[in-house]
Amino acid sequence: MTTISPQGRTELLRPDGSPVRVLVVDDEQSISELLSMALRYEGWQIRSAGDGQAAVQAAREFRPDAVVLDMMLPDMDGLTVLGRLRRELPDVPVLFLTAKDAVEDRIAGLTAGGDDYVTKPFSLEEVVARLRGLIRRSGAADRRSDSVLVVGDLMLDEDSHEVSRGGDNIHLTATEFELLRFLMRNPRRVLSKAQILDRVWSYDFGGQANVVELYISYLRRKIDAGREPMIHTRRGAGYLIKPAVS
Amino acid sequence: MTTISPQGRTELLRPDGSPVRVLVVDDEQSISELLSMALRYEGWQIRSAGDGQAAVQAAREFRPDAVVLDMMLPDMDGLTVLGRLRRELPDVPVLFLTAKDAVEDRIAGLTAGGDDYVTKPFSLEEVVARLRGLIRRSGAADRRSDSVLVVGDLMLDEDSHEVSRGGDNIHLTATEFELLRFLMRNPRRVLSKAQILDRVWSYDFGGQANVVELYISYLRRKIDAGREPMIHTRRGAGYLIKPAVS
DNA sequence: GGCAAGTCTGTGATTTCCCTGAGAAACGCT
DNA sequence: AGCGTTTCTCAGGGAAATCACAGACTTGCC
Repeated sequence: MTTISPQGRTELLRPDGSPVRVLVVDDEQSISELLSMALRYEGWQIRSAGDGQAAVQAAREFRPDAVVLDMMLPDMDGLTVLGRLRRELPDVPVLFLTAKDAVEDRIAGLTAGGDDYVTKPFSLEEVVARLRGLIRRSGAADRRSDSVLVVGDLMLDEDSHEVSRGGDNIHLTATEFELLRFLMRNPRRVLSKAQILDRVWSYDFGGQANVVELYISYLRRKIDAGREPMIHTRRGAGYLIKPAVS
Repeated sequence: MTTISPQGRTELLRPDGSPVRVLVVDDEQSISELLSMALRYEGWQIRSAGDGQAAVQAAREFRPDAVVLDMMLPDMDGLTVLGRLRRELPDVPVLFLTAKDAVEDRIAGLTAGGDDYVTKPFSLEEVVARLRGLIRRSGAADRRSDSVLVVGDLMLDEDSHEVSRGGDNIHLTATEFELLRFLMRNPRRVLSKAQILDRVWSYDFGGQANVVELYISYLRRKIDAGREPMIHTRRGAGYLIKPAVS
């Protein structure tokens, strides 16, 4: 089921109306906390485990609807953990976290069953989006909940990554897409540059804060070019997106 | 839950009707007291801690609904304190205080879970507004409490930063917005120039006191222009805002 | 009416913030 | 390896916001 929260955010719920449950398995505490915070903010119920042992235990007790699994754990090989998790939770989708240079073909085999993976360092928007996709497709949440964000005549499909305004297709790069998704998931709300940086860029990004300005500028060229603008600057506060007609 | 207090101020309460609890963590006593005063005035219950050690202890005992955390503490790194606080209070939102020139990369990742931050020197209005937003969104207070202030036909949305009178949109600068918010949060009450300066301008503002007059004048041009005035001068006392029809 | 204290507002200097072009570096594909 | 694409840095220009100053105006009082 998909409901609109009082803040205007859409959130996933299970068929019985209870919150979605997600198990986070990572040994780096900072990452684990970062993920837990972000996922809780989605309205999900989170349990975290720091090693394979605890993960299996938590899976048994907590019965999550999805698992986020770091493939580099101290006590067991990621594949072993995966195997044991599968025995506990045969139908539950898994989002793997892997190092960027990790051999990707091994992962490719794993995701064949409908699972997915994200490479470290990731952006929170990416993790949240992938998880939403997995949960949606697994049937833990209502399947009819769809993957299209709409603000005015602007549409963004989270599954196909297609974006269009007033019927015209628009090609966006990966970063542009994530930025637009974040804006569209928070329409009519001012988002500060820090918030945007924290959600859309990866957690170890150390660059200049003006990348946000830069990408806002790119988005405007593609989305607002020659039309009523939808992306607005609130000087000293941040940016927001809203339907053109207002 | 949102109730209207006898003074006509709206205040946040927890679902059980008890006051919201906020933990203030700052080592500079002047700042800590300033904040505690302002937050108590909101009707919240405040506990303060001067270092990381005390903060964790207070978190355990006091069980606050939100935390204000200075990132520069004498005994521990701000991030360390944050980690320990998170372990005690996994779902509690945090408002970070940071130096303005502190490179923003230390903030990276911090606001990820829906937390927020304010740079020093801050204005009390800003801190209070951000805290209200955090508490509102965290669900510690009733979620239906919304972000719109209304006085007569004047409306101010704290999320979208939009202001309108009688349906007409009005563009305000950041300072104008904060001033109007302060007035609207205290309708029909005379606010002295000193009070306004203390709440709306940052605590180290050293300028001329007549900035308040100046900004009142700006606001009148935008809000009262050609209409029944809502902003009134009480000579020798201060200013107040009230519905036009009275 | 005349005065003084208090308030309002026009002008312009300064600062802050934002936008964007140009190019370097990293990436991905063949 | 080579080429096109994407991401990001840097820096200049420009616009907006903030504020000081000063003179005009209002109000209350004698």
